Amino acid sequence: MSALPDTASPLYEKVKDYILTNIGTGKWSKDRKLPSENEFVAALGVSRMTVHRALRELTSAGFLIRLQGVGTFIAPPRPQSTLIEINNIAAEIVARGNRHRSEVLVLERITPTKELSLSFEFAKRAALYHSVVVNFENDLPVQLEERFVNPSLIPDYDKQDFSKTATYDYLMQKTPVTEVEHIISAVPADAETAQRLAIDIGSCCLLLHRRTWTGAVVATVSKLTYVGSRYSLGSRYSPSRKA
Amino acid sequence: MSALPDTASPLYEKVKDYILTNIGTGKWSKDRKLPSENEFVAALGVSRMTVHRALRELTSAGFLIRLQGVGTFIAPPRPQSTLIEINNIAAEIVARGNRHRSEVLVLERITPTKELSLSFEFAKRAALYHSVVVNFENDLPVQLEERFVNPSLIPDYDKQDFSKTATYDYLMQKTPVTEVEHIISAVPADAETAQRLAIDIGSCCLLLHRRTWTGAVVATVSKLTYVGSRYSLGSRYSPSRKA
DNA sequence: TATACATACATGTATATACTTTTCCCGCGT
DNA sequence: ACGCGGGAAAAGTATATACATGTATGTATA
Repeated sequence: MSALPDTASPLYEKVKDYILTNIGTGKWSKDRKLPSENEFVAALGVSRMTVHRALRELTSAGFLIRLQGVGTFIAPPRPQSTLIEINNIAAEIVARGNRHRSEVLVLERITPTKELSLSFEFAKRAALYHSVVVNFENDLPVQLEERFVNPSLIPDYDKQDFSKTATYDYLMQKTPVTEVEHIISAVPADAETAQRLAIDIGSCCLLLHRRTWTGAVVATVSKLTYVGSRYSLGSRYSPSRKA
Repeated sequence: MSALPDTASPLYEKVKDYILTNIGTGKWSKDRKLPSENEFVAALGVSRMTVHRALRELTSAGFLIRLQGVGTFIAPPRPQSTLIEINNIAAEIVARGNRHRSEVLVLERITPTKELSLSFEFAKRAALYHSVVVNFENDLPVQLEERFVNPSLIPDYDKQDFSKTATYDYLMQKTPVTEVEHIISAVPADAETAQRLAIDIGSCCLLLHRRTWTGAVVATVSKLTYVGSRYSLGSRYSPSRKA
């Protein structure tokens, strides 16, 4: 009896998903101990090392806290996401135990403006994919994501159903990101944004401009607008030693 | 022949240090392949799984890039100014060619509230230093920084003249930061904030909550408020883990 | 010459096993 | 009642082994 899905992903990823799902659904109450590694082994039929890896990665991602000799606990809830993985807003919302839904407003192929072409570091004007998606947490819109995608890296972007697969999941699966740029600012909502996010014009929004690279090539340029009163971004970082 | 130091840290950490050191000293040129896992095994006398773990963690930390079937390479250097360094607003303003000035509104020793004590992870209520400083760019206020400091790490904090030395410069010089937590949100300015930053009540502000650790001890807790229309934050990263 | 296949080699994953380190708790003795 | 000691339990580390998967390359064949 496996309790794990029969997908192509590695076993330790399935175990991670299994644990995150059970955290999200509240199967394990937030203040009590999670099953021990050996209990996971018995329940899931995988080796202890595999369970250990899943738990270790979830710990380093900030979902769990582990104490040697004591046990594994759910980390105090972060009402925010890690800057690194802010894209995966769907997973973030589900991990918090809330319902996620997204609505695709635009998915098209366009010829970019001069300025947009510049941010892709294109020498000449080349076509791009363009998508606009609203993400909901418990039917409340929390984020508007406008994204431009380089077709030479992700040729089938406009044929996906992003109400089912999160855009970021799809992108990460198709192309490795070697570098990310973020610019964060706070702006009042303009009329169109306000309408799409169901907020008042002028409400505070967190605006995140991001660009991702695959090697030397710009893969995506995104503009993510978060409703200030409904969402915040977080990151935890151990500064690296000498590089 | 070990080539690894004889310290108390785990083996895979020693292997990571060994690799980072050799990258740092340029022993492995930036564009060529690193030794394979099996070569590391032969050279260091540890098991392949241990080498693999070291390489995997360095990859997820952004130092390396690995291609299955091909090899391991040094990741392109990451441009600095991750979110870690945004504190040094004085340097940033000067680097832009503008005038920086700061005004100290509060510098005192206080007994924290329960909640504040919690964010310092204090078991019992202990005294803290508290400062409030406004930072100006060309005589225009751009940032309000409210900061709480752990006296057991920085005993003389309240005796400094922060109109001359930036608070962050002082802190960085006194204690090493081993970990940083950021939470970013967008909020409308309340009355007091608006007055201090010379903006209208309700204007969009970028609010940055940050905590820094020195080892296991929380060193500082800060609340940095940026005027949305006058400032934004940027960062550039190399990738981290998946998930 | 060009294509297909075999092969070697690299990283990736999974397991079994053994041992270490830390913590908690129960029972015993004073 | 108190403290101490020892054992059980939990996470942490290290290794050997096996197999999976992806890449490059060389060789034989059409």
